[in-house]
Amino acid sequence: MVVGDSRLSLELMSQIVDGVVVKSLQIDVEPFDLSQTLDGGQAFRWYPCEDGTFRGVVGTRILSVSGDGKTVSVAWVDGGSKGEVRKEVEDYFLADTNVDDLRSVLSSEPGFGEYVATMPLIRVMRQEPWECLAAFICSQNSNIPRIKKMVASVARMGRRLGEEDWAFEFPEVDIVADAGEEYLRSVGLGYRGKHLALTAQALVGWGDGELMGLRDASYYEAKDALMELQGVGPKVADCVLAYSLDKGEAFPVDVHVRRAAIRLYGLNEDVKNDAVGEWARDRFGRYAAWAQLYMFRDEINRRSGG
DNA sequence: GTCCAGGGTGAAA
DNA sequence: TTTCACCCTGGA
Repeated sequence: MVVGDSRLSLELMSQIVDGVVVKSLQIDVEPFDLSQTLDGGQAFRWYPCEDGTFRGVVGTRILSVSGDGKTVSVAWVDGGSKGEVRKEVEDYFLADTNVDDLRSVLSSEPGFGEYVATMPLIRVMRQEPWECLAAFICSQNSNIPRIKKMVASVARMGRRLGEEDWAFEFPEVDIVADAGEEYLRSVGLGYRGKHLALTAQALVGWGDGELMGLRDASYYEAKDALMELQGVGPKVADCVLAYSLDKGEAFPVDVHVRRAAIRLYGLNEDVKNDAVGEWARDRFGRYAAWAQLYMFRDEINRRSGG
């Protein structure tokens, strides 16, 4: 039996699966804002705990992520080697991002530049593309609490990994395709059930690894491919490109980011969303996706009185 | 309880 | 190119 090398982590994980041995490790990444990164509208399967940690599923693993301001630690149920999990998690958090370069590009921007320069980073993550795509098909015309519920409903069709109501491996596309529109409606997706069912059915017909393969395609090529799918317009496509397909130049334009762009940069009130995206690619380059997270956050904070 | 907005999209006009 | 319905849930 291998015991976790952190007593704290051992305690955390004992809440996840009672009596099961866990391991933990420190990630080689600058500390970042766990709440706004994991649970800020980029991913929808992380759940905050009262002790400040976040628990969720990445791939086939239940993870607990914690930070003390100086380090970030991840604990997991025993079953993967430290090397494997380190590789998976540092990939998930894009640990090789050049933070100095990122700061040099974004730290002088109006509104959020000071945040970038002085506060823990909000990071772009690298999610599994199908799960990310399904989540953002659910996101349309909804709000974050509801999106989390819908995504949890879809996840429940996958293999159970633990006792919690969220502890499931995300189901493969054929499972969701077979479930069909009516089932997805019945678990709260509304008209999005049709979109997700049709997209899952379409993906079953794609070649093996074709969606994942869009990581190697150009931004515009990948975006065109995604927008062939039902329920995937420019905004959802950009989210999937930014948060799962390595396209840092993707800039998802939603109602909040649009408002922020107009407020901070004086863009015309009637500017087209596509034009906002092109403007952002020109201004932020490969860090457009990161800038978008900050502009989204800036607008949300502003509206909620923060 | 009522009302409105919600990380948009697809189809019709 | 622009307008509009859409399922239904949170939050005010």
